[in-house]
Amino acid sequence: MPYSNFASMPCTLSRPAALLGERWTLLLLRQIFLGTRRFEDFQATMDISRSVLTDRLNVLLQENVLKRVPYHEDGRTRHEYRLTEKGRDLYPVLMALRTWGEKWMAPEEEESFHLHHRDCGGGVRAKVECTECAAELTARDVQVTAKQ
Amino acid sequence: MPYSNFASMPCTLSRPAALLGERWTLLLLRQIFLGTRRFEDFQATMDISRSVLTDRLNVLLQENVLKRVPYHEDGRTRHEYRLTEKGRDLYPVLMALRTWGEKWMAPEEEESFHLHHRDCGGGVRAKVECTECAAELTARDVQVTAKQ
DNA sequence: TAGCTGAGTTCGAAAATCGAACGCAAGGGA
DNA sequence: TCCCTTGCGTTCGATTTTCGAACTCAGCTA
Repeated sequence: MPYSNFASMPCTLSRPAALLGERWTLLLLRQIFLGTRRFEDFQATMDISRSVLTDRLNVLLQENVLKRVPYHEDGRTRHEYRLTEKGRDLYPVLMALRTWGEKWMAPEEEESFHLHHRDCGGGVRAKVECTECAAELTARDVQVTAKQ
Repeated sequence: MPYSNFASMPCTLSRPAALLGERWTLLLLRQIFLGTRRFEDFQATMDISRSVLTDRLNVLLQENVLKRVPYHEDGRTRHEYRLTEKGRDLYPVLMALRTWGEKWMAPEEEESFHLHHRDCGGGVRAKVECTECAAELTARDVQVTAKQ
């Protein structure tokens, strides 16, 4: 099974993992959540090669994670890349990465940006919880049952 | 800036994203959380090339996400790959991917495994919350502040 | 002694990525 | 009209990664 076959496996974890597990894709999403929307800006801030950038954007468009939205500048119509609802729903994935990074990869308090809740100013943290009792869960609290 | 430089950027999101954003790494972690621990088993279940598997395992060992643990079988000592505490803490990342996959990528109810809370039998869901008021947050509820 | 097994290593072919140049359409200015 | 600029790609040859199959090696077992 080549890598690409995971993208069509009947598993709701392996398909997203294969999609976001391609080189550059997670970093591209980070940039998008930070507000970057235009081809030139992705290219400049990430220094990704233009052909790969084109490819990754197209994959995300095809998956309906991004959409192309027209806008006007200098009287000209151009397009920018924006998150769809499906794309915005990836926020917990990025926040889970960041929560992990804060705990395990921050040598000091260094960060290139701060995040806080608009309403109360609090911090932001990803977690896993039980849909019934709302307890916070770790891997040890969860039972895995194979489907066959 | 080549891809590898993101691994040393002063950003607690880009470093994890660069690490887990390498091809095969997320799928490898999925397999580990599902219980796979041995080289041959990774190779057989994922059909990854042996040289890339060696490389990815070594990167995760170096990052202290995995550790090699000796075990005995047929009177011989071998080693298996197991999660460290740092590795176990990646659970929310995988669960966030799965939560997203369940919502947006499941054509039917199909899943290759079920997860439930050992204590109460409930389902499992990743979410983002405020560290102060405990409200559940979406991207829109969060303010990003650049550090300079 | 020979064979088996788990865990890699090696190596030539194929695929992905890189970087630099090129293409192109829509203005703007002369 | 002609030329220049901008944003957004496309193309292409060189470099890196990945692939897959064969090979190695250590520690048993027969």
